[in-house]
Amino acid sequence: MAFRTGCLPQDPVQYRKHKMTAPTLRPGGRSARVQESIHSAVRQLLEEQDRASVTVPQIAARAGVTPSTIYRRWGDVSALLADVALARMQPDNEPANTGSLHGDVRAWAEQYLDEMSSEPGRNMLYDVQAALKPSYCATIIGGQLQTILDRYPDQPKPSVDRLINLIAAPTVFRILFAEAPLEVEQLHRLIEIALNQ
Amino acid sequence: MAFRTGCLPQDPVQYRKHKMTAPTLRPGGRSARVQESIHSAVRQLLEEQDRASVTVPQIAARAGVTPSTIYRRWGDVSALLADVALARMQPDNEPANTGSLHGDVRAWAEQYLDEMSSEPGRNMLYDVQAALKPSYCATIIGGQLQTILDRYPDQPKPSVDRLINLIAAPTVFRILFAEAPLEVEQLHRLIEIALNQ
DNA sequence: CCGCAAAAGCAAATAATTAGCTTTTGTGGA
DNA sequence: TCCACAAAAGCTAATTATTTGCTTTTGCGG
Repeated sequence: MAFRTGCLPQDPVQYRKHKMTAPTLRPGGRSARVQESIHSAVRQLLEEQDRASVTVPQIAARAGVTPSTIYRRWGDVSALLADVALARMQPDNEPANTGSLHGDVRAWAEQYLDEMSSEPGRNMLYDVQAALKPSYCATIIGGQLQTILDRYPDQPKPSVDRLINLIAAPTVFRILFAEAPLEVEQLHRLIEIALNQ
Repeated sequence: MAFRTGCLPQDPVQYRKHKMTAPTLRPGGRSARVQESIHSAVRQLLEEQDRASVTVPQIAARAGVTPSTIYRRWGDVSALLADVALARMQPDNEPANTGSLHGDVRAWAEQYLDEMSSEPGRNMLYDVQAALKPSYCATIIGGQLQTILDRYPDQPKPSVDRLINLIAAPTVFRILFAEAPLEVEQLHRLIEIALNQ
């Protein structure tokens, strides 16, 4: 049985560790290059066609790589899609700073709802579950929320867990399992509940 | 392109509509029999082996059916698994009646958490998303909760939506995306929040 | 009881996946 | 700096899954 690592534990970072050169340059090793090329091929294909129709041989062709590389590294399409989804889930920047805890949480929640209820967002959520560590998803969300909480050290605030349970969970749940995503109004109501003492 | 119906919209029920005969007998048509046989094969195989390793040809062999039947009807394994998962999600009996709203909700939530955090439960949740109508899942949960609420017409009670957002959503979210499922204590706290005014 | 359409079966063609072996490539030790 | 080693990629030939066109079965309505 092969070792399937996906990308997360061995991200480009490790290849970069001794170099202070321009970040636009390709990291280092061949596998890093190959992986980047495969991820990029997946991202491209997801823009062009239906998620259900992308195949391993297709990705391999686009990435200029042999299919067996993909099979050996990820095992199947869903693991690869999961890997890409998880990588994309990584937020590009810190949550907006509006000056108040309430405002920050609200801004974050609205953006999150918005991003995740789009077609690609929905697919990402779906794919992430096939990942080796879907729990990484909650970790990312938790990290973002913690960042917000840390901005207001001198005021009574809820735990990250509470925010996840009362805000992120309903948002995601309704996207995945309900007829329609949360209304913004309902989201606001949930935020009130989460923040009140 | 073929028409993929899965089972839900055309359940055995329709074949039964003129018959008041014993419900233990097989419904009627061939396709009903075939479908039942396929569902049953899937259930068997899921007990015997890893979810990731069951294949269409394997299911077909077990069900005594030709693979193309499965491909034509469901399209691929995940759609079939989803269909089976959704069918299993249908609760066998009404939520327990403990005599109080609080008690009923608590009993339901505890059982739900318990069922869904098991390995097969987790898989079911995962598969359901690949279904034609994953939203059917929220419908089922909503129905159960509504049944409970209807038992107490004369007292102030939360909406089904509120219960779903505050109780079911965190339960499911943590199972799918977090390191560990909700602690029963946390669940109780969420129930308090959901039921208070 | 017959004819029609929907669904199932069959089998050949195509496509995806696996597996064994060879080649490339980056790393760490002389 | 160069060399040997191991990890990862490439190649190719099986194997296995999926699609497709056509035939057969079967249940329903006339």
